[in-house]
Amino acid sequence: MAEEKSLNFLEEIVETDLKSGKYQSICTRFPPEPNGYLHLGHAKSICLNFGLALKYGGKTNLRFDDTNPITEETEYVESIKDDVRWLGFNWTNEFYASDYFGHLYEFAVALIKKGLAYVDDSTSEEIAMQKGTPTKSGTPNAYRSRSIEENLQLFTEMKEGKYKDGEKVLRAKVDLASTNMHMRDPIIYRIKHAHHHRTGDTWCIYPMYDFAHGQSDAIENITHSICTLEFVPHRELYDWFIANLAIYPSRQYEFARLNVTYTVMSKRKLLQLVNEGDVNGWDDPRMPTISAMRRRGYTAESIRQFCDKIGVAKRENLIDIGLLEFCVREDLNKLAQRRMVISNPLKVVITNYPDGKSEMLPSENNPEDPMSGSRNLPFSRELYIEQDDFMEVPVKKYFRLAPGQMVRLKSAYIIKCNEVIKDTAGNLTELRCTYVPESKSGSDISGLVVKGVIHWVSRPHALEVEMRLYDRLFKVEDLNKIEADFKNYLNKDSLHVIPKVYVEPELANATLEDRFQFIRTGYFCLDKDSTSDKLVFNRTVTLRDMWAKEQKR
RNA sequence: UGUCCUAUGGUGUAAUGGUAACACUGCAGAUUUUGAUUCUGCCUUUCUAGGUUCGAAUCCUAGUAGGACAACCA
Repeated sequence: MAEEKSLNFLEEIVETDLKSGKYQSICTRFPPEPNGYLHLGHAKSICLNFGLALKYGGKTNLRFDDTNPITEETEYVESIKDDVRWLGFNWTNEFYASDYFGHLYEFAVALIKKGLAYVDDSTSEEIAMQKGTPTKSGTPNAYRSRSIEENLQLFTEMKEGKYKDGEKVLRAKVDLASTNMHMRDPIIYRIKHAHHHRTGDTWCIYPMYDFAHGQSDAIENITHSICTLEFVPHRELYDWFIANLAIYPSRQYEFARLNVTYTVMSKRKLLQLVNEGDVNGWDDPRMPTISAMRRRGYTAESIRQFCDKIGVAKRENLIDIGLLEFCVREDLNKLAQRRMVISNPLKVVITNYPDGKSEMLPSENNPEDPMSGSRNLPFSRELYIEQDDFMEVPVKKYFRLAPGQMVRLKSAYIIKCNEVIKDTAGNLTELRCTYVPESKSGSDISGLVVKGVIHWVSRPHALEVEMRLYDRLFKVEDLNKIEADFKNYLNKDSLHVIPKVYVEPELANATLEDRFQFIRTGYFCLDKDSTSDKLVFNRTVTLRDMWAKEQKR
């Protein structure tokens, strides 16, 4: 019955720690730097950190890692909070690393007093040089042996603004011969005469990540500090600070970051696309950001499902974008109301339907959800169908409309194509059809059996809207494998706008929250660019299309 | 020519010394007033070589492959 799902390695660690009594309850944190918008990779981390606390009854803090005033902005703070909330998670506390600047400063002083930190006047080039290489150990410089008193004095002066950016740094005195480069006297404080989004001009020295993150974890009593694999070599330093500062022993654990085919998952690269105009902002529906996916029509549930399905482990991975699409389709199929929309119209005249007459035909809103009810569709003598749903010379197994053939108009009548009208250039302009009055949906007594069912809209009743179709942002599967500039692989056709699409009148009532399935086409939602006289719809994802697949062969 | 991490179908993830499984993808079929959904079936897997063991995907050793690390970024 209630089958137990196997645990990922982090859940195992937590369960072990809880069982052994090491912790009574756990505390995790999601620690974004407010220098960009959150993306799908962050969603994985959010689901993990909040998910762990939810599953084992603990707490999760939202902590902004804002130690670099040059790149961080309040706009990003707000977007991050919106995205986490939208994903469905509530943080226990909202904290900022900058809340701890005073605390962190004292930690630095404590280290100096223990003879474990020193002020270095070297340039960054000199420091890099003196660090050696992974295979060659570093060499100490003269500043390394400064007295505690002098270091205290100098560090105070750094804080007081006596020096210019880059003139001096504070370094931890660890081990210049370590095989771990991060242990070779890492810089822990640097001078930046910059305005901070929260602390303003209070500080002109700022702690480095390594001197802020672990200590912030300790201050908040974070039990399990979960980060991505590239921080594995930082762990030794993380533990060194805990030991030498004698603070709360948070533990760092690392998992493999998310990679998805045909896209990039790096804030730096996404920012570049935004800045260089390759996309229209962070929430351009082609972006892998949370805000873009929300705008495109993805549901929070589908993203959570995706994060659950991809699992958590320590090996490099590349997830097929198809899995994400599967997750949205699965969710949207249950909740999206169905609508009839014609994006590539072919006019159909029902010659035996009275001119000027129209009738309202009911159609189910969602066959997957009996509670969703139905709506009425206007039917009349002149209709639009998709050009794809007619073939003058049908291929084998084509069971839509063709000269002399019949199809069912969904929720309406069976029609038969009698005549094909073309313009002088030979282009199809119109189909002349007759309908079978006894074949009305729900009361069909015609006895006819047709294999094909197509969608349609009434020409005089149709609304005109704009439709935006999105394709993958990049043309190659694995962006991590390429050597050249990633922008060389941008898909120039990732956005396709259809300015005039005919939709059933019911869609005039669409709101930003609604999700629709345009029958036989895909899932769509209203875009925020919509105005009262011009609705814009985004395609979230297409429907699976076995016919299209078969056509390719 | 250092240290660390990782290695299971096409892609992910399980199996915790005892018959290698689940999802996605792909393929075939059934149902269908969406060529959708749903349902059924099928394809395909333990990096290599040694060792420990009655028994190894799992433990050990070596190799190979991939990744991370030398920002006053996080």
